[in-house]
Amino acid sequence: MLDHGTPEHAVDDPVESLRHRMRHSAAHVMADAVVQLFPEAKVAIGPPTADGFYYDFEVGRPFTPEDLERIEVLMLDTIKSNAPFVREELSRESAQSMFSTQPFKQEIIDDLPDETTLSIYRHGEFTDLCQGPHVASTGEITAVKLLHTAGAYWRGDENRPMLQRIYGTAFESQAELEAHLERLAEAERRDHRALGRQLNLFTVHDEIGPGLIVWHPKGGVMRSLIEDYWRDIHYRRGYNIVYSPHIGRARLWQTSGHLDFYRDSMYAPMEIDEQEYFLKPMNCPFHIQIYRSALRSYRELPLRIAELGTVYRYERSGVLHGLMRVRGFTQDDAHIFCLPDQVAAEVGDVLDLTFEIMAAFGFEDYDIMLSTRPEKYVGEPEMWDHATESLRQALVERGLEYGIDEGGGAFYGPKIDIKIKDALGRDWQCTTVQFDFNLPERFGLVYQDEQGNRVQPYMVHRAILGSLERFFGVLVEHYAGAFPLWLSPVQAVVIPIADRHNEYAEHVATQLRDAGFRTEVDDRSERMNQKIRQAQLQKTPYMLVVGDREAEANAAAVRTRDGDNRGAMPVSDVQKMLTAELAGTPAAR
RNA sequence: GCCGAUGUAGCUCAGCCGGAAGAGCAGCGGUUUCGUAAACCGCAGGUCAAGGGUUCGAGUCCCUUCAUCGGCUCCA
Repeated sequence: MLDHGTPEHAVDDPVESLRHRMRHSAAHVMADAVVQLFPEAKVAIGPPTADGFYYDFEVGRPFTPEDLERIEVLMLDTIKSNAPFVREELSRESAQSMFSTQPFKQEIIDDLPDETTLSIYRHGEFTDLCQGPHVASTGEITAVKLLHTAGAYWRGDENRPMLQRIYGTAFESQAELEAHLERLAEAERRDHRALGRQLNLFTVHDEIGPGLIVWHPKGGVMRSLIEDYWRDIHYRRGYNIVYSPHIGRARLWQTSGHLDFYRDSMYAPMEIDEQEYFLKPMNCPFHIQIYRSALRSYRELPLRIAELGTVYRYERSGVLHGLMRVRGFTQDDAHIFCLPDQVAAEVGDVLDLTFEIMAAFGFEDYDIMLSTRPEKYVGEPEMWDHATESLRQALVERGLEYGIDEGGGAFYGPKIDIKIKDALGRDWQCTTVQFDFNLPERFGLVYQDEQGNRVQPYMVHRAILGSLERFFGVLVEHYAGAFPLWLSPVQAVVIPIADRHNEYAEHVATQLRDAGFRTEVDDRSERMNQKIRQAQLQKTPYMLVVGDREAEANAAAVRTRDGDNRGAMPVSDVQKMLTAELAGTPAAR
């Protein structure tokens, strides 16, 4: 019997389906090669993924880059042999005996439900327990490449053995494979860690500590611009902006429950006057104290309290990554306290605000996920239902597509998470809107209603940018460091052709600075070409070259970072041009 | 935290089998005054991540710690 696939696993898109099967088949061919080179290897699982495939092995030693080359060579032999993939169904017993020397396969067989039809796929001498589907023969794997190795826990469980994983990818054509590798190279070129140094935006220092960021002047200018815009739009949307300390007494964190459930992720306490203080991992308890500073009337609600709040979390050492995962970061945090019948409108306003802010930064594509009540939860089911329905309603009213993560909410409330897509199509988790039925209870939050009853308010926790650090990292990668004019730390650099033009260059710069443009003069004793190169590498939007001709006419020769030479124009026209470009941005004037 | 790799000048990196620490860029000094992506000459710059060990001798070999990178797990 020749059967290359079971229909229920077919993917709708025929191209995706072929790609999927090809990658799955490539994983088998790779396992084949590994077993040939390492006869003692125990094989685990080898699925296709969104970008390629992998296979996990238990071998005596980790794979080296040389191993990968040898494996790839053997794979190409197998592909050239064009061996057919043959599917066979078999009984549980024969599967068990066939894989008697493969403990991971044994475990998979044992864990499959009784009614499952077991199947194997063979190609050449290699047989793997697998439900398929595959391509018809190894020759259909057109373009394949092994990429890297990594450790990975068996079944993703950190208490199980660590296996050696090999990642690879496969495409229908060599051209598509090369395009994929080019995308990987492009992602590397956009790496915010390298750009952060090259553009002098931020650094991380061993001496300061892992996951702790210092923002340099240029990164600082950008952060100020982001914060100014954030504050401005939040005031306009009825938020109250507050400030709170970086540390708080143990009792606060005891009440909030952080010490019971979150302590491992908090920085160790410091003792002052025989009292324990903790660095804050979250802003919520501080905002709650502001809420509690008065007896709240229903007339005051909704009360929206927002803060650019810097928090510290002990992230495990292996997870730190540039600005994306850090130990000290600033959340654009807000807590909304409101009445039951205000909930839907508040959630809707948060969504609208999110899309407006994200659009201002150039993000237009989103991936939205609604997460509902998990098995273990706190709070009243009726409140959960009301909250979840309000989240759903806000999404539906706006015609937004969203996925549902059934039972994926936090124990304290349902939530909406929004991922933004960057220029390379990669997803970044930033926005989150979460109900919280835990803290209002723990802190005994109430408001007084029309009848004079004291009632618990709904509390919504939300962050739009997420953390300024991470969002900034995403911005750097999205724009590859070539930020839009309104965000560029230096908007224009004036380049005098010879030293005798320095004075005039300064004159031009002063006019632009007076008009509010961030302008520098490169008055080094270098050739103009060198100065242009420097500005280009710094991705400065505009280079204003000035020499004898320009000095005579109060003009500047405009060159953009795209290499577009627009020729000389009066400085007043340069101002008009820059102003026009800022129209519609947060820096519009 | 786990698996693996890496750590040499401010940055990017070379340094073979253990035998006198290197280059480019950046910096500093000088010369050059130039028309749209790198002028020329010179100078300076190092506790080879930290600590311990092996050795006549360690950047190089071994151990510990720290950090970074690629993943895994995690991100109530």
